[in-house]
Amino acid sequence: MEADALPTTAGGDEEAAPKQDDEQHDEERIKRTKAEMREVREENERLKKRLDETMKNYETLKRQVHQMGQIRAAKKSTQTSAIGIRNDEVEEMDQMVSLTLGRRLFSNISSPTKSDPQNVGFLGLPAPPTGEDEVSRQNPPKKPRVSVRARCDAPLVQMNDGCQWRKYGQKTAKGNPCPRAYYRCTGAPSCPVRKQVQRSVDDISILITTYEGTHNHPLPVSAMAMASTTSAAASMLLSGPSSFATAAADLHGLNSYLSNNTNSKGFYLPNSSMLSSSLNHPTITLDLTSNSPSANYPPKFPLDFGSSQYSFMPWNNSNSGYGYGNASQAGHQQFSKSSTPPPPLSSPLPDTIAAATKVITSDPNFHSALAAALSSIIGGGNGSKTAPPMASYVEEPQGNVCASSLSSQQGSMGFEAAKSLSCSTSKSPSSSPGDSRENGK
DNA sequence: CGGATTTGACCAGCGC
DNA sequence: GCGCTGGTCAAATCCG
Ligand SMILES: [Zn+2]
Repeated sequence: MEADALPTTAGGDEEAAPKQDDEQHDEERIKRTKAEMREVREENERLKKRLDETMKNYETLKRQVHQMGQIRAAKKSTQTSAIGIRNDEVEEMDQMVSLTLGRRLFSNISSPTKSDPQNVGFLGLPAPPTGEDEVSRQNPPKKPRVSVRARCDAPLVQMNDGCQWRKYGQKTAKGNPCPRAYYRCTGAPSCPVRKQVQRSVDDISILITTYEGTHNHPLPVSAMAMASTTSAAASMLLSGPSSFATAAADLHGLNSYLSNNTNSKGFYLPNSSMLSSSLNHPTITLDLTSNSPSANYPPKFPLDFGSSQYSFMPWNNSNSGYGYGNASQAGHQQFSKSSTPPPPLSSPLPDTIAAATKVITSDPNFHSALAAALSSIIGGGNGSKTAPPMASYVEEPQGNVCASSLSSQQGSMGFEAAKSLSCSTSKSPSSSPGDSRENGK
């Protein structure tokens, strides 16, 4: 693209220099451009390959998920608590194990037709023409949500999800001075996907993005990352504990991939995810936050099997005595707050479930699928990536912590979102509940 | 002028 | 039933 028209190396005496010089420069430039082109082409090639691979993997993955559904259904009836955790198991994917603590997530999932092909609608992946896809296949009111918790400079946030989002609302939440923004996918006129972005209360540099719904249109490659991530999470959400585990492995793959292959920048992505559920909003939270202080982070979890270390733990990081305690508002069920992280099984929740699972089998397929998907973004992205123009800007007005939040896309909403989402320090949140709401009544 | 954002109004679910 | 709150709509506004 525009082959660096900037006169970087050009001395500056171009005007005064004789034509020869010009020609030389031209030549040089041509050479450079050529080289660049070659590079790009190579990259292109690579990307293509990757995409190919991704597609292939996607296929296999799909099949496996498929399979898994059946296996799970079958297994469910046989034994509830599986064991036999082997780190070096191989191939097959049903060897993944799950410890289901607490009560079963959706006890009736797939109850009617257990062998049902479970057409898991993959977020972001063009839904198969089989008509009935979408999440709509669920019980009416339950929409799974996937919320991603990430620092504003996390890769996933930076590269955004590749889609176009149109903002359609903004509100300030109760216990949080920072407003919450609502976006809708504009990739297709009828795309039902929504997302809401909000800054974390205890750490304003953390953005919590919650996705909901399934894309029903093809997405750009750059959207695949988020898509597969969320889809993995969603699928794990949709299909009970056991697949939970699998999907988790999936996610884990993603994370580890991100943290391992981030050529260029040192991304830090301690991975953790937690499943919570409000009354009817199963929500999974991927935590891509780098809880810098190793304080409460280390996976000090009972069930922690060497190889794959990620833990489903309640997000109790940073126990800032802020007014968070009562923020049990929406749906997130957060057990355990300060010290001892009580294993979810001790949760006294009547209806909500807390399933903590642990998997060991890093299914090569899952992994590679995710990896491929991501690599196409990261690998392909950083090369000639359109450096988010606004990523470098810093919003000083309110002491905004990070300006490069979402949508580094084509300026749909760049740091404006960040701006508007930043906590308004000037506005005292002390006002009574009545008007704490910015635009409500 | 068209598309995106802003922002007050409106609505539905929920707890009391 | 009332009030609160999260979520959405849509008119006004902004911006390229
Ligand atoms: Zn979409």
